Amino acid sequence: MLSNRTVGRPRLEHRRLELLNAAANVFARKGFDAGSVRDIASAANVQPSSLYHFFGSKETLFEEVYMEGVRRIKTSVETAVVTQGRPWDKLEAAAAAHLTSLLEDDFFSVVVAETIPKGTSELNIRLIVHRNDYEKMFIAFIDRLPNLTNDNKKYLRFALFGALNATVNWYQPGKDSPEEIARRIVGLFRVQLDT
Amino acid sequence: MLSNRTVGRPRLEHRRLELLNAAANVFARKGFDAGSVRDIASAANVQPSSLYHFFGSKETLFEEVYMEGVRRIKTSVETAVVTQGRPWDKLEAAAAAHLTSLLEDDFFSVVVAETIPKGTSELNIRLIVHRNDYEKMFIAFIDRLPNLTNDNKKYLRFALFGALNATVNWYQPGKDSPEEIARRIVGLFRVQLDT
DNA sequence: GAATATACTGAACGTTCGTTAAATAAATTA
DNA sequence: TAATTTATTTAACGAACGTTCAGTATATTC
Repeated sequence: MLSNRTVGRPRLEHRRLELLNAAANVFARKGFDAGSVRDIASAANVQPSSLYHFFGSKETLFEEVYMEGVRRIKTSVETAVVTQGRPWDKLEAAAAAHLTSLLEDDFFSVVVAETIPKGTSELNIRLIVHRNDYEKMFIAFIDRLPNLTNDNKKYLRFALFGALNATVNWYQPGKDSPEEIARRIVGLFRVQLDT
Repeated sequence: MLSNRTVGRPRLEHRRLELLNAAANVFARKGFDAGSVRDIASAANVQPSSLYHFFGSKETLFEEVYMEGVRRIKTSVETAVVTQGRPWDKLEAAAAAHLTSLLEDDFFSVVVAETIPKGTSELNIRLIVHRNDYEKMFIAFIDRLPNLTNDNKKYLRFALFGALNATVNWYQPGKDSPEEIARRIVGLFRVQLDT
């Protein structure tokens, strides 16, 4: 039987990323439990068993998607904040980058935002480590804000994260942009008399 | 005939509520997809098939849990706000009641808070209706706050709901109480917007 | 060009899933 | 108490699940 896929077979890393993209897409839409291995394989035009050539299990596949999501959103935020000097501007830029990753077709970031790992399963414990790695960045930004008690900083962080990640539930493309949303949300908290 | 059935109903309702409790418990811990019918039956010390004597399907069972959750949290909030007069105090009392339902062993409310329905499946469309019914109350409270633009009201609502519902991810019993958390979170906005 | 390593398929495995149907126990009504 | 309705179990169904594995192409190496 002749195959139509004889030429130009992609390289390993490229192929991995293709499959990882399909997985991110499915997991972002359906979550870990409802997103099946067969869904992912079908989205990548591949047999379910093929995934196991690259990934050890559904869990490790999900973890890789999660890690890639953290990596992307982290990079995006790091890049955004360097152009800002004042602490509140830095925080707003970070929030804008966070939302842009989240709301504009980056399935990896959506998985990170929508999957809040809890419990003591081995997978979730590993996911929590990845997530904390990202949240540390925000903690640092908030810590530099002037005139706030430690308690206020803690609550600001929890409230801000909650508000930002909840945008996936009501964001509508074409209306307010991620940057505008970030500006409005951070503005709700922003103290007027800083610097 | 009709009177006969009416006599049998209280027992029926009582049993229904027991099974509904088991379902709420499981759905709150595992979510709709990962919480299986067998999990629920086992939590209620009953065979899986018994559930189908009272509920048509897993979906309608979930919907009933969701509706009961909305009913409870709504009642709790309605009761809390009547003791307050000033708009910001009303909002804070509503937030406190919301968090108390959410964080203190009411599995029904947890299901409501953690399940944000989206998509166009028939079930999710029905869930959205129930949820909107609840959120309308908060919209009314926020609408009465003085000196806010309509845009600010909209963003305040989204941000506040996001911040409140995210507490399930970090709340630790024994530390700050739901009332205290509500006071602090509403306070973050209040200090900015309350002139 | 033969040997080897890589990419992928096809078929099946054991489990779990939601759900149904028939049989039976318990409660209620007549 | 007999008849009937309600509650629950036992057993199984087909479908979907994650995963495995032997086999088959394709690409790379010698």
